[in-house]
Amino acid sequence: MPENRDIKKKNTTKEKILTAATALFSHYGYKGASVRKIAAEVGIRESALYNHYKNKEEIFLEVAKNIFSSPFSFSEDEVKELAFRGKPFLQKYTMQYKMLTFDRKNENMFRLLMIELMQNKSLREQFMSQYHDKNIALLSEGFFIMMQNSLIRSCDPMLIAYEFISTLFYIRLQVTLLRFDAYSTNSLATQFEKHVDFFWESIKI
Amino acid sequence: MPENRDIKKKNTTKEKILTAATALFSHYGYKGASVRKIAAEVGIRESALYNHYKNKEEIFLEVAKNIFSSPFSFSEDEVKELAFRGKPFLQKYTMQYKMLTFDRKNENMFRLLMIELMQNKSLREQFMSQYHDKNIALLSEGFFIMMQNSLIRSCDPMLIAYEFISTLFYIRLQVTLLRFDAYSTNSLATQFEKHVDFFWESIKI
DNA sequence: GTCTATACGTTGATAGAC
DNA sequence: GTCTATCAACGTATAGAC
Repeated sequence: MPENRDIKKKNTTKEKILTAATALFSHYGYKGASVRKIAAEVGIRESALYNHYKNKEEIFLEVAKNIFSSPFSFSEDEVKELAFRGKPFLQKYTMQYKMLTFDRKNENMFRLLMIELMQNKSLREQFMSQYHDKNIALLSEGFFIMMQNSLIRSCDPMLIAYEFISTLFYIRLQVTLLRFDAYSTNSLATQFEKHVDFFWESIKI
Repeated sequence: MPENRDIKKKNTTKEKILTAATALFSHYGYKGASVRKIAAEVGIRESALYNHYKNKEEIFLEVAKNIFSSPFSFSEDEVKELAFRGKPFLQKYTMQYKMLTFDRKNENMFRLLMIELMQNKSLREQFMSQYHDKNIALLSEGFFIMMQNSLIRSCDPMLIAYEFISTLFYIRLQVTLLRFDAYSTNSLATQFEKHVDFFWESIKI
C-alpha cells in the first residue's frame, strides 16, 4: 500500500523530477534536455538529482514508460458487440484515438516518440509491437467480425486494419505538428470523422 | 559555367564535407553529429572545416536542402492523361513513391526529416507545404479528373487524396524504421501494391 | 536530501603559424 | 587551405560537508 497517498498528495522530489523531465524530454528530446535543465526546473542542483535516479538514462526510461501506456479501453466483449454493428465500432475507436491526439499528456508522449523514434532502437521495436501490431490486432478482429456478418466487403482484415490505422496516424502527426507551433488545427478538426465516413463507404456492402 | 566538371570530377573538400555531413546528420541528427566527427570523416581538422562553411548550422541547411528536392516527375499533361485512365495513375504514382522509399539517398533524407521534424520549426513548415500540400494538390487533381470521367465515386478530391497519401506515408515510415535496424522488409514489400488495389476498389464505380 | 566543489569529457569556434 | 594550440561553455557524474 502506498501509504495515505489518496488523502495527501505527496509531490515528492522524485515526482517533481519526473514531471520536469517529461516536459523537457518531450520538448527537446533526450540529448536536448540536459540534467542541468531538469534540475533547474525542479529547483535543485544536479547532484541532488542523483539521489533519486542513478543517471540520466534511468530518468528517461521512467518517462518513456508512459509512451505506450495508453491502451484503448476496449474489452473483448465490447469489440465483438460493437463490431457486430459495423460503423459504430470505427466511430468509437476513432473517437478514442482523437481524444488521445488532443490530450496534453498523450500529445507529449507522442512527440517524444517521434523525436526519439529514429534514435532509439528500443523505441522503434516498441512502436512496432506495442503501437502498430496492437492496433492492427484489435482493428482486424473488428473487421473480421464485420465480414462474417456481411457488413463489409470481403478482404484481408489485416489489410483493412492497416489502411484504417495509417490514416489515423497521419492525422495525429499533423495535428501534433500544428499544435507544437501553436497553429490552429481547425482545418484538421473534422478529419477524423471524415476519415471514418469515407472509410465506411469504402468497405460497406 | 562550373568549369570542366563533366570531364573531371572535382570532389572538392567542400563536397566531401557535405557528403560526410549528410551521412552523419541523417544517422545521428543535428545534435548527434558533431563538427569533430564530420571533420574526422572527411579527414581534416575541425578548424579547416570553417574555411568552407561559416558554422555547423550552415552545413546543416545545405544538407537539409535535399530533403524536399525529390519531386515526382509528373508533368501537367502526364497527370491528365494518366488520371483519365484511372487506376494506372495511382499505380504509377505509388511506384514512384515506393522507389523514393527504397532509394538510399532519399531514405537518408526521410530519416533526417523524421529526426528533426519535432526539433526544427522550418522543417515542420516545409513538410506541410512542400511535402503534404504538394502531394495533396497533385493527387486531388488526378482524382478530380477521374470523377469528371465517372471512373470513381463522387467525393471531395482533397479528402480522397488525403486518405491515399496518408497510407503511403505510413508504409514509408515503417519501411524506413525496419531498414534502419537492417530488419527484413519482406512483410511490407507488397504493401504499396496492396494499398493501390484496396484503394481502387474503394473508390471505383 | 541538498548543498558546494570538483572532476573530466565533449562541444562549437577562433587565432595564428605554415 | 590546413595545421596546432587554445578557448569558454556545456555535458554527465562523483565526493564529502552540512
